[in-house]
Amino acid sequence: MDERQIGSLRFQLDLSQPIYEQILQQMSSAVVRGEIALGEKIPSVRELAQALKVTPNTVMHAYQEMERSGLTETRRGQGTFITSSRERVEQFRSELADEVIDAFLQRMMALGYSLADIRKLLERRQGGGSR
Amino acid sequence: MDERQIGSLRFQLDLSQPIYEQILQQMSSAVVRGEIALGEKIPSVRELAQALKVTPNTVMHAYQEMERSGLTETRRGQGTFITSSRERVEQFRSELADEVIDAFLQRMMALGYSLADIRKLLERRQGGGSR
Amino acid sequence: MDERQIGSLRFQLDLSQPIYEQILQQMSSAVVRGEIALGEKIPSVRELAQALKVTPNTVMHAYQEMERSGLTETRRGQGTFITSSRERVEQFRSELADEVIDAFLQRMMALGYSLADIRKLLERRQGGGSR
Amino acid sequence: MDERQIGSLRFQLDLSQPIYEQILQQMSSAVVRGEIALGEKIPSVRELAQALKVTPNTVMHAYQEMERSGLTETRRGQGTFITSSRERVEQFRSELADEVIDAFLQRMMALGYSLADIRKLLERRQGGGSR
DNA sequence: GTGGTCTAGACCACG
DNA sequence: GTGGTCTAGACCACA
Repeated sequence: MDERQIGSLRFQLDLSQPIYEQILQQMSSAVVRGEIALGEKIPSVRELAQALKVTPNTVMHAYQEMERSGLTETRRGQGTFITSSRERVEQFRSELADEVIDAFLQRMMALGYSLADIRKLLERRQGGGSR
Repeated sequence: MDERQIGSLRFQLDLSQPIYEQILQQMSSAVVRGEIALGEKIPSVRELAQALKVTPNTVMHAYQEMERSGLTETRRGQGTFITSSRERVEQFRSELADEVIDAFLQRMMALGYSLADIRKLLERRQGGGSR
Repeated sequence: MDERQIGSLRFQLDLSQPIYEQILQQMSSAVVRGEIALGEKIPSVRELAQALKVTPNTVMHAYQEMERSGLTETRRGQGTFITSSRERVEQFRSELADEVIDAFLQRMMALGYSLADIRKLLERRQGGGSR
Repeated sequence: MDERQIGSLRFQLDLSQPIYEQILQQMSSAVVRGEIALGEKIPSVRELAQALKVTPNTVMHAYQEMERSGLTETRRGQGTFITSSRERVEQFRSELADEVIDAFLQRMMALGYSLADIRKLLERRQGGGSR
């Protein structure tokens, strides 16, 4: 598990998932959590690629996906910027959360856990406080 | 989204994931939910392959992964059977659930949701009805 | 790991190897260790198959291999008998041991263990007395 | 018995065992003996397949088993690499040796050889020179 | 009949 | 270029 810092951003990459997806997820999460301000510039493809020791192609892939989801805008010759629309970020966040929750519930129910079971399992986790 | 039935088993396959993984997941889920009895024979590689319209290789891949996880035993020349150890199935189920929950919580927290937030979102889903 | 007794013979069958090979090995070992007397009759194919809950084909396969190696003789209408030649049994035993030792040394040396290393590892095992 | 060289690696393949298993064993042995350095890249699936005149699938099968045992890591789009953990390799080696020794002793004792007998037979072999 | 190995070749995602 | 999945089919050992 490799961990790298660039500016205020921290990235943890491993081999279990496509690297571009990990960059995508971790960058999106940082935006959504407010760790990168609205309208702010994010590192250039080359810069980030170098910092993460990854080929520029990989970073580019992640950036393109972010742009497609409306989270970033590319300004010719200036670089890539987080959208300045708080609304859009919020929408992105809640839609993503919805998908994540859906997938989670579907998976758990496929394993035979009822909604009540799931609630219990989650409470146990919250009470335990480990992790 | 293709849906096929074989015996009491129902399979839904799509192109979003490797087919063998979908077979693996759906078969494991069926076992874990008790839809296939302990020690029971599951469809032969060829039989399931034909029913799902995939090559025997693909089904075999799934079956070998199931065996690796201890969920099935293969008896040469006879077929593939669910393990007769209830304990092993239970362990498989709870370990898998643990992983699913971990991944879920990690993902949600990366999006800036607190445990309390997550609980609220889930309750809203539960109140809203099944889906 | 299934364990079955028939007459003075004990068999342990599992799924890790071909069943006919396990029968072959365990029967041969019993002969070689003197647990079955020279010239003695061994169980009929059907009898053993029934006792081991295995198809007669499987037992037959094992018996044919034993006959091929000269350890048994089939007398028409009477059944299968251990050879009465002590010499032949002894030769079988030492040839087999030679092969087993060869394979063992070759495997260990492929893992980078010298003959001295191997001796040490074996002594440790003998001293420990566990197992 | 076919013998092929690729880089510093030598492979001997025959028909007595599954090819993928022979690749697995011989590659693992090479790693364990230090013939491939920790963290080093091993031949690509296609490269080795071509050198050994087998299909890429067969090599892949072997590589996936190696990864499962923790001996290698695969980096998407880059290739397959020996783990850089010396510890893991050592553990793999000693566990494997243990299994080999166990199986050997069990087999010999089934043939009626005592530990003392086995020691004698081995010493005779060692005195006699290398094979 | 069963699982398992293998071939020959295609196509994909990733870097 | 890399690993990985999949197809379509053959052939084998085993029960």
